Amino acid sequence: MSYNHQAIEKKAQEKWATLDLYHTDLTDESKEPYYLLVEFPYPSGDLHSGHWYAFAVTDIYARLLRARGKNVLFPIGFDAFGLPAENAAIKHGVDPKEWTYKNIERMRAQLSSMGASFDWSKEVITCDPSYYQWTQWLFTKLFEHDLAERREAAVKWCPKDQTVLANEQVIDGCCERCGTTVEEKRLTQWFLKITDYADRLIAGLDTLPWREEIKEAQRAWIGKSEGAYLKFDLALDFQGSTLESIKVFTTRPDTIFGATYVVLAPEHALVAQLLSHVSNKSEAEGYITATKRKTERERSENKEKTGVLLEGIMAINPATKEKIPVYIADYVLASYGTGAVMAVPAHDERDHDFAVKFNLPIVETTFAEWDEIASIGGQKTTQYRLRDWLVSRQRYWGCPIPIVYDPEGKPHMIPAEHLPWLLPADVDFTPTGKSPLASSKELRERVTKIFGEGWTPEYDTLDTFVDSSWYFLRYLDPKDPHDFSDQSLMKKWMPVDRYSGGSEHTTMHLLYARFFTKALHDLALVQIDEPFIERFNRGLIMGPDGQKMSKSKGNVINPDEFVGRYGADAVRIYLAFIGPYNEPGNYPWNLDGVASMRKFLDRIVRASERVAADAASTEALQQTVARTNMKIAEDSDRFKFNTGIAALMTLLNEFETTPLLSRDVFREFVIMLAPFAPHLAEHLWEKLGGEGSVHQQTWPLATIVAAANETIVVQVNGKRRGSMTLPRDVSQEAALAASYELSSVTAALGGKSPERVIYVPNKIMNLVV
RNA sequence: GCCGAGGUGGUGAAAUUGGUAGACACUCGACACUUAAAAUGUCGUGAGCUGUUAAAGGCUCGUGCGGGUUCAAUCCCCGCCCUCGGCACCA
Repeated sequence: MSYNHQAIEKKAQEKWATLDLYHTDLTDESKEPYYLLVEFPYPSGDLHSGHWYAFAVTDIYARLLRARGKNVLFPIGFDAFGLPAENAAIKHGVDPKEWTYKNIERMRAQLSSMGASFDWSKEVITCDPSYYQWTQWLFTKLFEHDLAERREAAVKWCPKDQTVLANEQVIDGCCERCGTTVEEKRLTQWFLKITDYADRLIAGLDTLPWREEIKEAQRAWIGKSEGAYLKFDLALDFQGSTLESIKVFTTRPDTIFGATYVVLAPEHALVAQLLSHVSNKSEAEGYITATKRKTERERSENKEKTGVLLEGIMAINPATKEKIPVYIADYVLASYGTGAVMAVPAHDERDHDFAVKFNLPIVETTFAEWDEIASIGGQKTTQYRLRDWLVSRQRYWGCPIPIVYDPEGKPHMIPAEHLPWLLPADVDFTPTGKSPLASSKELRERVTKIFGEGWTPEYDTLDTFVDSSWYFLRYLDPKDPHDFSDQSLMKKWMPVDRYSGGSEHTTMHLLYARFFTKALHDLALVQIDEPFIERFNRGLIMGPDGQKMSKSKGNVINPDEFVGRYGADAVRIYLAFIGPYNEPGNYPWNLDGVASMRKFLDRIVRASERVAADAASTEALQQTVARTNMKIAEDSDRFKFNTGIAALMTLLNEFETTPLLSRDVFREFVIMLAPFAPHLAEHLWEKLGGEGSVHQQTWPLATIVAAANETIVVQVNGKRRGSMTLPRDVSQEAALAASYELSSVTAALGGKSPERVIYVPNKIMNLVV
């Protein structure tokens, strides 16, 4: 016998909508607020298994918290700007806006079909002017406080997507989106000064109860290292030079006496000047051109050290006063430190490799004291691996940067009364490497009209990670036309209690959102300094073959098929049962898994048919119910839904040995089932004659009466020889006497009396002979 | 190379953080029901040995490998190996 999941799901979902069950009153003072956040999706159009894993399992926790009396904010929205919409526009000639909103419509329906209890009244859509107006406003605030800045820098350029990328979006030298090897260009772009917050972003981690791997990944990404600047004067073999010195960064200023040469990166600013004084100019130029042609990745893959000596130029070691040679080599990075290093081959592996290859002296040194280092011009400094966040993109479907340029080319922020600064519609999307917005006549005319002749628009749009760096604040007040959020609600609801998402966002979104929060804190726009108290990275759902799902491998699982066959509840439980949700594992989709969860649900329905109003339940069964209750509550707080479900299964197994089930006991079971299988639980609730919705019920309060009897394991020399059931907290003497009743124990003792007796009440009796 | 998290049956996993290892499931096998299949139910399912007509039961080994601490180790300590994730010519 099998129940009709389609009918049950439809009916339950309609009931919840009618009751407006998931609307959160943010001003409710009667309950404790709990902000449960899950990363909002990009509206790609179809809910895949990853979405199901993200939203359906988190929804279980939202429902549990509500049942336990919390006022739960569980919002949803769409991270709706981004490349796919634009690419669809280029490929199929559709309007990116239409494409996006059509997908959103579709995904809303799919999210409801999983039974997710989102509060849709708080929905935010980042491409909506009512949202991006405030993204723009926040950007102007950052601009006012010098945290947003336009400057020329070496930037990463994706030749396929025809746009610059943030450092974080370059993985192993390739574009994070499309995998194309990135190029380096010198361009004038907008940056947010996240490096100003590097120290605070590290320090803040200590206050957060996150898993160590997330914290470590962020620390490594920020890459703080303490050291010193040292100056190496130049000793020139020719006359009349104005060249002075080379500044280096080192984490080991104490090894200064062992510095036997100096190395500059090929892109170092001094190189051009130095080249005019060297005797091997063409050789050096040849080396530089050759290395500049290589990508950063190609350079790092080449472990063999290369370089070129600058003939005729010597540097002076400030400690030894000796003249040492100067090289250009690509093992020194222009983008880190000063782009120049003092080489200490005796104490640095890379310098050692280079010295061996170029026959340079390797001098062991005892270490210099700081006083001595300071006396030769050493200056303490801290360097970071983190770069400022490059936020301008030469793409169309993004938030327009709220900046205009005066006739002199100086940037000005667009005043608040002109926000939202609308994305123009008369645009040619074809990627040319120039911003599509430059093709908009309307935008140019708009700027002239408002600001005057000679003023020009900013044509770049913002990185979509800017949009998602503050959306959790907007959820609290999503429709406010006068402010980005509501101060009193932020005070009550922020920081987010628990944030669930993918581990791929550890060094991007998660870091950006923390930076944004700290910056807004400094601008007195938010009170909090860290946005998320708890953070859980969920795992990955793999194909049935254990490989990452991909169309080319043909191992993509469409959850809709399983939902159609077994119901949303079965899929929800399957995903929650697959493994612990508090650690990011890789879980292959088990083709039999959903069906087996449906069997479990069918067995519940069958058990419900043996519920009798007048059936009494045993005390033992009531105890099991209470223990199940505790187990689910505790495990869920640890984000372990697999063991919670196992407890429900164990309880059902026990029900099946009971001919008639008491209504009260089964009622409690249904309430405990509700977060996991919300539709079926609603159906059973109605069958039991329950009032309202099962999802309005509070969690039955577990009172566990200590069991009257406990099983005690008897060991001889640490090996299990038997067990006995004795009254709880029985004395050692009584337990010992009972142990001797067991023939297996006396046999193992072999007539000897124990030298030592270890007795752990209610657990273990160990006799040591 | 450095840093972090891990390693438990055929599979996903569990173990109150030092106290009966493998809960709960999947798979597989046998049986029952059925004309048959599906569905459902019952039993078995870490390895090896032993036991009896059949059972029940009993013994040994077993949580990546080798040591150690302890009455007792998946858990703590030392030394290796492997997997996954992050960083990586970052001075």
